[in-house]
Amino acid sequence: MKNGKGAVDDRVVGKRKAALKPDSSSAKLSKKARNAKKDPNKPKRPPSAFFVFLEEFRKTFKAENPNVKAVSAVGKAGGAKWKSMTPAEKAPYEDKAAKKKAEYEKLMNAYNKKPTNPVNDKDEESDKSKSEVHDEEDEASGEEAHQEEEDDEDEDDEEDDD
DNA sequence: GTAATGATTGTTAAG
DNA sequence: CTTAACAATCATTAC
Repeated sequence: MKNGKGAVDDRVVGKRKAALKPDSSSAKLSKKARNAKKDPNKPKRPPSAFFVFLEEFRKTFKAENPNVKAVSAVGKAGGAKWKSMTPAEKAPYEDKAAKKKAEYEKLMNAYNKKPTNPVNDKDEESDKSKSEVHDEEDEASGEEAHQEEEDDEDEDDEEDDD
């Protein structure tokens, strides 16, 4: 409404770095993942179309700019070009990103599964050696991998141009 | 020597 | 609806 996007677009950047960990204890973290939660299977966020494009762009950019050193240079250049690209050009990238999202959802499903040991009220590893059998495979079957790759992708919605 | 930072946009999850 | 933060990358810097 009143906000629309202007307020958000004002300065979206600048806070990602606000996640500084006061604890200087040896912590292997990139920046925000410092917390190292106890989630063993936490799925990482799939790369957006922009990142997919960036992956390729990086090679191109570095190929023509071997002198470039800062990652920010590629990011800026990539972002500039990204906006310069037409939706049709980003289409293939978005398509790939869409697939990543689908996989992400799947991973989330597993992550959501949360192994609440149905057997043990309090201790879970107490008598693990007692009756630890493979009681897996209940569902998770019939998972057909849909690797459909539209060969005939006719992008006709290309702008008529002027 | 290790770890964080910088910069881009998008996407998702939570509030 | 809105905010916040993270996704890759890599040289450089800081302690």
